[in-house]
Amino acid sequence: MTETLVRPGPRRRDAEATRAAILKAAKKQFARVGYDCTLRDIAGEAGADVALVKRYFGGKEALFVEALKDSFRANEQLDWDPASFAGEMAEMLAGTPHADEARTQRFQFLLRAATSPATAPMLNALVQERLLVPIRNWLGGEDAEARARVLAGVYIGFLVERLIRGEALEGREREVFVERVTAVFNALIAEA
Amino acid sequence: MTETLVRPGPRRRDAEATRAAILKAAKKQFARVGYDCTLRDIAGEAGADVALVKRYFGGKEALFVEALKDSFRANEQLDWDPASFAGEMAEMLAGTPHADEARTQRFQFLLRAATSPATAPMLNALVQERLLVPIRNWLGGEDAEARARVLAGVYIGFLVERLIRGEALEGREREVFVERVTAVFNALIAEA
DNA sequence: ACGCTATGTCAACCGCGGTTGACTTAGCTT
DNA sequence: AAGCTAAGTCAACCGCGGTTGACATAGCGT
Repeated sequence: MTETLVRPGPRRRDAEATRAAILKAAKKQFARVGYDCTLRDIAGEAGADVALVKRYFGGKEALFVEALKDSFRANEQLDWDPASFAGEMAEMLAGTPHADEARTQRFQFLLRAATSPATAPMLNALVQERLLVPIRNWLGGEDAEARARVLAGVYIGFLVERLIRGEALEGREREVFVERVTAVFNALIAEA
Repeated sequence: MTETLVRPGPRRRDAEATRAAILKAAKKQFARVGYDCTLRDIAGEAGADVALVKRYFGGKEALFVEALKDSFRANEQLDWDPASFAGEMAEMLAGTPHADEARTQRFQFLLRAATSPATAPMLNALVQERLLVPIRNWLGGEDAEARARVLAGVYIGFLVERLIRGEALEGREREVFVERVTAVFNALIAEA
């Protein structure tokens, strides 16, 4: 945090830092609110001026694409453990949405993008590259293509369900939910 | 010019018919485009004036709620055949989205509503009443509550996947997809 | 120290779209 | 036929929000 000792604190004019701040805020807002969020909100959260969005990214749409790409850059190779994947996922899905959780944010972002007519067109290629291909590689084996599609669909569906549900499940309902979801995921991971 | 008939055909001023036309167009547009669609578009498609939306519904938000309720009115009791449900669904999901297909339209509507921050709040109760309860009753048996949640989530997920995918699957990929999806649905329908 | 340029600020601009109210007219009543 | 009311039309209003360009200034090179 305090690594700028010799230098006179963080430069108050740092294009790169500002750009990064805007991008970060954009990822957060696009994930939380969707494409309808305002540039003024994004800029405000980044502590920057609206006009800089235009300067650094060209416009709202370009910022969105950039944010989307950046959001899924970390997703290129999956590091999930096949043995525990299903259970962890189910537990996560049974709970409440955490906006700060990186993975959730990424996929909410994807979801917003997919369901917004303004952004859906720019998505197809990216989904292929950043979601289906990694899942396919992670799955491996026969017919990984189609199996990846099914897995991705199920995954997205549970995210939507949680989005609609809003609150965490409890008691026996939670147990049953986790158990069933785990079973679904495990069945989909299995090769045949 | 030459329509001096005795009966002037359908009344040119029919509040009820106009209202119905607007509602129908609204359901279509909200499902296809989402909440961002314009009232001018809706009114245009209905052959009515924008101002009539205000007169008959009060405003855009009220129209949306009305359209959403109306859209799911027909969904209160499900009549799917448990034996063929999974397979039919999987076949449908492997194909392309048809905007005119009633069931698809309803769920796209739901999806748009769920993922739009402007409308998500008005959705929770409706989903309970018009989606989860019917599915739960249809499923029956032990823990129908939690199982309905899982089924609904998976269902929605596949609809999103198809939305993103855009085009129909073919060949072996389609076969595998259909087979896996069918298996998932059947597993979720089964009581234990 | 002086200026140059990249960085950041500010205030408009402009179209879009929901809303509003005044106006026109069809269709019924008397 | 005259008039009244509901149904429909029209044009303007207004805020929102993305965009734009003019302006201010920090920080570096000379």
